[in-house]
Amino acid sequence: MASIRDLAKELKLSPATVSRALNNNPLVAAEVRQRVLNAANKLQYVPTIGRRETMNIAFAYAGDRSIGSPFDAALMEGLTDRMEAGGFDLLILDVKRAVHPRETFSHMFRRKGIRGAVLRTTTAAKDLCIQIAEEGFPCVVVGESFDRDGISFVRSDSLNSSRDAVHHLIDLKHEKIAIVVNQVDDSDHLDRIAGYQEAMTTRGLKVDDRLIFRIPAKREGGIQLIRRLAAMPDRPTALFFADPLPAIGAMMEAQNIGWHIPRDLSIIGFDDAELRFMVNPTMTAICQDARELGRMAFESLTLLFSQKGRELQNSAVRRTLPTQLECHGSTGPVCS
Amino acid sequence: MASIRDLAKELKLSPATVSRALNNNPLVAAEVRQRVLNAANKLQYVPTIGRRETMNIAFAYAGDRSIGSPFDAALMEGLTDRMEAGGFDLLILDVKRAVHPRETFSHMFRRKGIRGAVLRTTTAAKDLCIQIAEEGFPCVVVGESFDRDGISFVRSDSLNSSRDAVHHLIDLKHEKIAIVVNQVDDSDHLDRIAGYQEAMTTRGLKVDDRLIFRIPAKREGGIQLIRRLAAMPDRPTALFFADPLPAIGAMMEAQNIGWHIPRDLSIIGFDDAELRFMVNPTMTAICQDARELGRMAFESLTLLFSQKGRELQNSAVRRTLPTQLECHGSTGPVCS
DNA sequence: AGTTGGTGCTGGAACAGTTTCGCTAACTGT
DNA sequence: ACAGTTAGCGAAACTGTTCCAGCACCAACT
Repeated sequence: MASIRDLAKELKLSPATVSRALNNNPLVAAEVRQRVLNAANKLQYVPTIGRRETMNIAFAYAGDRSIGSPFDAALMEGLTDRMEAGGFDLLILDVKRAVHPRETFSHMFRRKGIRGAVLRTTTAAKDLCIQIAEEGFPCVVVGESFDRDGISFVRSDSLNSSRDAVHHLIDLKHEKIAIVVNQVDDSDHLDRIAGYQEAMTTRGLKVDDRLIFRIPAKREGGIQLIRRLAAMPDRPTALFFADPLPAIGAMMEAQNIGWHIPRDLSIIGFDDAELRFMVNPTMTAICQDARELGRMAFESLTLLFSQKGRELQNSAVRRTLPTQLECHGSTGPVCS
Repeated sequence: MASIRDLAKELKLSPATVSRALNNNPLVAAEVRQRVLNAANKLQYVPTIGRRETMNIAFAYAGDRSIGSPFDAALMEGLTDRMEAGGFDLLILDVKRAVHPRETFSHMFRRKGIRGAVLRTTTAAKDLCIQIAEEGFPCVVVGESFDRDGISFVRSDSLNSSRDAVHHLIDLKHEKIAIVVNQVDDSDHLDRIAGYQEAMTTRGLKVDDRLIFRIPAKREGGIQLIRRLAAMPDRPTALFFADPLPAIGAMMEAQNIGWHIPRDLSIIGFDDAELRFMVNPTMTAICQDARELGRMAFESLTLLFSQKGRELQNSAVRRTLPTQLECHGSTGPVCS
């Protein structure tokens, strides 16, 4: 509701200077700019075009991540699905690159007329998301969960499906079951490990730390893992992958060195898209609905808009979507 | 350079009415709106925020296509790569959904403050791109070529690589070589067929119409093709696919029914992303650099901006990127 | 020492687009 | 025939941005 002229009056400045400060114009003194930004934050300033409030939503990448995965594409599809009805437009940007030097993130978002952001991040850049949320800017993180209060996120719960996946392997008489997870942890992956451990212990199988493999979440990681396994004296008979690409790489490499899947090795992977159908045999996998996740992210954001207006400062929106285990051709009974 | 007040003066209307007309406000009479739009087109009206020209670029989907393919994602990556330096922002939208009833496309783009559009389309919606270009709105189509003047596009030339691919198969002593293309034609696919025919005839092989297969460009299309082939008395020994997904599907299904690749069947596919590494054996494929294509699209668009300013109305920007044949494991010598 | 020129920063004013409010004219129901 | 309603338009108010002028300060030159 506050306009640039309101800010100017409050700060005893001219509208021109306030506008310059908000647009990161170098002509304005650093101390003045800081005061303007503080006031803008305090008075909940929202930029307008003419007399109409801006209606942009950002799909923002935090950290080194870049656009590219099918998961992101499906996410965007879900986002645009809900947005266009509400008259919003979707802006794609990389927060690290879009932000000017000495500019806060919320500052950058406002400069671009963005009302709220859907954040996509890596574990390494989680603190960046926290920073944005702590600046008070409406944002929803997708695919990460956070312990602390005040930060909203939308994620898919893979705990139950992970448990299902391991139960499925145990039903097939597997006993030496390994889990393969990304080198860097995030909450989603911790869930998957927890599901694995839960299933193993409830079915009377020992959880061996040497059966928890850490690899980079790329195709190459899966390839390397198989080469390591080939040298092991009593290697596991089934692998449960917490990421899509290593699972694919492992299937390939296993077949390359002459193993038959699923006779010599059962594999369960993860799938954001349709990768499970692109390998031979088709891959048993835990699937998440990225499109629905995108829809949920947008709806959480709009909820945040209205809540922010109602001064519910510290309440965050948290939604979880279940995942499903899909059984295909890469799992079979253990062959003794 | 023309402002809303200029338009108002020209049309003997108030600025308020002109603004309403441009924003598709239903309160304005249809006849008046039409006059305003015509004048806006004639006077090259460009919307501004305050006194600054808007700096948005649209990545627009024309027709039924939706965001999702890795190709699109890489394209966007290339686009944002070049854009952020110039201070542009990228807006994602579906033109068919974003346009209001009784609104032209250039009208819709202007309403959203968009200066130029990178269009992604299907062959079925080519006329839609032509329409946008004919409205005089700066746009560049990616992945399609057009015969008529005045429409800019950026594409990758697959003629040479297609010829290379078929030569490669002939070098491996294949003679019954089939080409598999999408049911609906576009210029890119016509190129691929031309390359196929060229290679066949220069090497003294007859081009048999029954070796040109038309299928839907999906995984399922490749699967169905293999089932058809299995019933043929003297089936081809090598397949050249003009699309990525059917090639993958065909590789899968061929192995399903017990054929060995490449011993029983050689396959060359297309690849926008990294799909060729996700199958076993890895797929020999023609690869295009979608990211570079995105960069080129943006640069063509900026060129168009400056040219439009210089009144070079009918000149279109046309750029072509070469593709490369990458030999992997899905092709081998013919086995008699 | 006084003057001159440059530079960093700010404000006034002009200008861009949008919306609110009010007015007019035509239409509609009784 | 008349009151009420509604479509359509314009004046004015308001929002954000930039151009131009000005002020203060500093450095340097004569």
